[in-house]
Amino acid sequence: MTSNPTSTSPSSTVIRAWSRLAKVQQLAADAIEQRLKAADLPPLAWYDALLELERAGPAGLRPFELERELLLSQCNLSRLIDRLEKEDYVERQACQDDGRGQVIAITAAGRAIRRRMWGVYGPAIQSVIGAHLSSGQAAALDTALGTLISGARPA
Amino acid sequence: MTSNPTSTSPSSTVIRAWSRLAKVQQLAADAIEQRLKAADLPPLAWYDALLELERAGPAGLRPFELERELLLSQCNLSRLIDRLEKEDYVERQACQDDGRGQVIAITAAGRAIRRRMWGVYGPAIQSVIGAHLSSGQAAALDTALGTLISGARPA
DNA sequence: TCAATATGAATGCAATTGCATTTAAACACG
DNA sequence: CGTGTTTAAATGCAATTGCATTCATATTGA
Repeated sequence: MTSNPTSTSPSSTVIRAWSRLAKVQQLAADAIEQRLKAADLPPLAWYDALLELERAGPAGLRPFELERELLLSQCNLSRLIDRLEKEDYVERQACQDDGRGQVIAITAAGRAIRRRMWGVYGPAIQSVIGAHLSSGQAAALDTALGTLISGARPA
Repeated sequence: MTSNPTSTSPSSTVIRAWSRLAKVQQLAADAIEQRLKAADLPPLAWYDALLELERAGPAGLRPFELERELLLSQCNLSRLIDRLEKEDYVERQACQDDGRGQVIAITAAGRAIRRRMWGVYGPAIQSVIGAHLSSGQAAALDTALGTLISGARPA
């Protein structure tokens, strides 16, 4: 490498895009959390975890796999699993292949609560995001964000 | 109103856009925080507060004004100001007009640390966001997010 | 004027997060 | 084998957040 392009300053468009990105995320997440709480449902983070586990099927997932999917720190995930387990939404099973590890599997109650959460979460997404964008705009946003994710991943 | 469009479910594009939005924000914020910490600088939230106060000029801002700008809860803002004040980055002044209130003003040290933070923060934005987008893509992203903010604001 | 209410800000306490360390099992290799 | 290193997960502790309450001052209206 002959230069260090990652140390240059961003354009004002990029700065504003980032600051808007953070603000939209915050506004949307706050609104969604608020609706979940109003419906006496668990917080968003539980949904994400339960969704990943449901997608993983009966085989479940190792905590370290969930950690990567959810972008959670190891200790926070460990305690999120504690809370989910306390409500019987997930089960900790001993891992056959690796005596240090576990396998986390969603329970029927976990699937049920995730579905109930979606009943609030889905409409909330629509009202905070979807309702304000044409389908073309939504697709453009989705594409740009997809580019950013592929860029950030391997870094 | 003859119907309730905010209660319908989002399209799969909107769902994916939202989930990517949250993920990008998380990845970017984590990376930025990490760089700030590596440079022994305060967290991102301090930057946002200091920037608003610097923009407000010598007149300063009332806490409840900052609260709206920063999307922070009242009690969290109160304690953020505590921390900033402890480091002499801001000053709490009695408010002339309103005996209940205060005016928060940035200090010279506050301006200095904000500037130092920008030296890390700016390049971090570039490397996480700017470097992965053409200027056209950045403008499109910025525009779409701008639409969302104006939509979310009055709601 | 004064009682009732509303608003700006702080604070006590529980829940959550972040950080560092710890425990236990797997690997690597002499 | 056996020692040293790495990896999976848990845990103690400090810092931060969220929630509800509190305190003080403003505002309103009888």
